[in-house]
Amino acid sequence: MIGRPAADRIERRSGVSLWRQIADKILHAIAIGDFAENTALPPEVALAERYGVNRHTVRSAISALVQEGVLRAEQGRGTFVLSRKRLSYPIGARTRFSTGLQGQTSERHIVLLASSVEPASQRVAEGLGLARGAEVIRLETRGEADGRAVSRAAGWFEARRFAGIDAVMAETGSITASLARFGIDDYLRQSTVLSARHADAADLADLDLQPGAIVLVTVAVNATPDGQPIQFSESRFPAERVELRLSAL
Amino acid sequence: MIGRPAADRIERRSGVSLWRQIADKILHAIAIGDFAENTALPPEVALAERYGVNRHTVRSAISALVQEGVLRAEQGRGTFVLSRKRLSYPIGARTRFSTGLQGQTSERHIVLLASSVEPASQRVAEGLGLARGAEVIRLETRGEADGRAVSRAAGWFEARRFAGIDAVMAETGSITASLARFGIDDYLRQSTVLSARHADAADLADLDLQPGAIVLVTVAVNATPDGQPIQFSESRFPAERVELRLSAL
DNA sequence: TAAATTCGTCTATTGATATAGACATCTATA
DNA sequence: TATAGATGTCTATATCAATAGACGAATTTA
Repeated sequence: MIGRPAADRIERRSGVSLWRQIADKILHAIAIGDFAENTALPPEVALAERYGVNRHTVRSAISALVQEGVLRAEQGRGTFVLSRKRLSYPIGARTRFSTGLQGQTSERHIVLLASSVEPASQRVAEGLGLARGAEVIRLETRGEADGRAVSRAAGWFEARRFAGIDAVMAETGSITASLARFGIDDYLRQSTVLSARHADAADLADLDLQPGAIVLVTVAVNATPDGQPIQFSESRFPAERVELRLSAL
Repeated sequence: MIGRPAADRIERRSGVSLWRQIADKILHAIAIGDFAENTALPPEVALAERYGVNRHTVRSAISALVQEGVLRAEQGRGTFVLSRKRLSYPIGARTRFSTGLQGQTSERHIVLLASSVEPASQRVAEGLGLARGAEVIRLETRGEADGRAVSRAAGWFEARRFAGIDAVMAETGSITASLARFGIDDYLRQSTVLSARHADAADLADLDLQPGAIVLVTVAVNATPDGQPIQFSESRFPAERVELRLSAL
């Protein structure tokens, strides 16, 4: 009957610097409510002792989180937790961006960043049940809540069937509304594959992240109720700001 | 109409060393099939140019992946991709470890590592609908497939109702079979919350990971068909070896 | 007002990380 | 068998990461 392992130790020579690991730990502690919002963090010397590192290393971690807007340091007073817990993003058969985030944020929307017509790659063709190289429309979108990027997605639609969906999307700002214009009243999430990795340069720019951050990646297919695929998408979420809630289908 | 951003660039001063970032990229390339199994990677000089770093930095990344058993380097010949793609782990209303992995692996099982009786923490009590401090049984398990750790979970059960489930679990090696002994013929996944973070020291030991790895974390509640919660669990998956497939419910 | 607490800055030192170049060693092939 | 192409090893240097200690500056508390 062993106890739960103490997880507050740090790995050296890992390829991940200590200050980044400690920043991650502080973020996690905030996310699970260990460090409450609008209260002071333990003082730097206490954190240094807790994690077994030098005070300057803790300061590097705090400095990164101040840059990210999570903490605010005040000389003589302390370091305070600013940001709210992670946004809980629903994933389910009827996942739509606009629903499910209600109550968690005051302001949310989707921005259409770019669109293009292109030949379907292998995986897009597979996902949509098209021949490889068939023309598809790609929509690049960013989801924002309270002024922060919470998702960055690329969605592919068959070009023949959904010609002009880019313009509709730009006008409506909603995938659901855009599909409705093409006679799709209802659609379901047919499959979702989920993975995680370190943010690359593109993620950093797209999601306004600091280097070293982690992104959650979902690859999904939406289909009509009778199983006909209509959208293939790859979405990226900043793990430090978003958790995925797998809702009932 | 912008193009897809080239994602092969590297972040410096990020808290994540370049060799670790490149190791991640190579893992990702293998996972999506860019570098096929049992074939040679591009030569070190080519990778160095591709990622814009020194050859020695690429060698550090490769060396780490050789340690992890993903690659094999042969002097004079090349560096070869050994490991298979990520295991696709099903998550759904009727998720059980034994089903769904069929065909992907030849050998799989769950090991009971430890068990204990303890008072319910805040979140466990909430998840199970018990009073805080009520007695619960905790089972610590590891899932293995083809000799590699693919999951590490802690599960909590109400102690009164499931007294002795630890012994049954040790005997059967199956949560489903253990619950059956207590009259639970069927159960459903009531909720799942998913997040990602860097592996800490405990994860490294538990999942046999190299420092710097990423873990996927799910916190879930299983309940009887009529909605009575029976199990609260937190599971950790190595992101480099596992992706989660959200299956229909 | 004085003391204690806390964050901010500075210097110095050590070890890990990254670059650079040269050359050895092994393998496949012309 | 000679050569090209690949990994392996070595030296050297510059920068980043981490530790250590001392002290300054702002705030709260006694």
